[in-house]
Amino acid sequence: MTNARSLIEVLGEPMRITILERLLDAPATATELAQQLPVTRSAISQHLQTMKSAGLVADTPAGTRRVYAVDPDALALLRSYFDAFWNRSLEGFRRAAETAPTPIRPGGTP
Amino acid sequence: MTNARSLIEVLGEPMRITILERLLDAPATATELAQQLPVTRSAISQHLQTMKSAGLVADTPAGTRRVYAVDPDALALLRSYFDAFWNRSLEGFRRAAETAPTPIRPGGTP
DNA sequence: AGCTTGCGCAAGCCATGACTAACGCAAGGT
DNA sequence: ACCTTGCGTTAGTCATGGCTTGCGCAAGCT
Repeated sequence: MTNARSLIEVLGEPMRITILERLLDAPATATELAQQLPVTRSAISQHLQTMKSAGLVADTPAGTRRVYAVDPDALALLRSYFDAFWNRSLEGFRRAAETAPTPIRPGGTP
Repeated sequence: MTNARSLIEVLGEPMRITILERLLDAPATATELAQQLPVTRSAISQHLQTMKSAGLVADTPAGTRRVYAVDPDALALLRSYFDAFWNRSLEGFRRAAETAPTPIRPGGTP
């Protein structure tokens, strides 16, 4: 867990990324989320547990309530992951450009 | 299509993000990918079509072959998406800090 | 023309997982 | 002590979708 791939796998579910965006505005409980989303509280609770075991969110018991918040470390991990993707993409382009400097009209302008 | 959420939804499948990482090294055909991954060429082809319709990859016909490559725009979109998440997270922390400047030991060091 | 290669498409099977309903439990409040 | 509230958990249903097999098609070579 807590690697970027498993985080992305968890966020692949549309309801979970909706929950994440909602939690980014402010921490909330399962009941509050269920009131704003078209699923039952049980479904929310299950999603939250999945997200928690992946390290996406953290829960804080507060009396009888249980507040969930986004874990910033997970966001940082995702950010750096796609940053690396982006850099690798640029590198691939550079390598392709070196292999074939002027692939179009190799003889130059006639 | 071509919004960050649908891109993430597509990458939620482990095989597809594996394909993406492989394609980042170098463009490849469905057959080449199938030789390196533990699924049939048909499965690869279906994944590539899903990724293509989401805007993640682009295909270039080359004779009888068909070369797939990662679309850099999609990577840029994902990058900026999680950048925004990160910034929103920081903003949330600042707002929480303003609401309760010193939530621990409000009376100061005794 | 005939053969080969590379590819997408369609049908069907099957496991994954998202969801609901019902239950049990802890924490306060009256 | 007795509700009430807020949660997590379990059992069970059902749709989604990933995978394979088999087929048809287009492009290029001999």
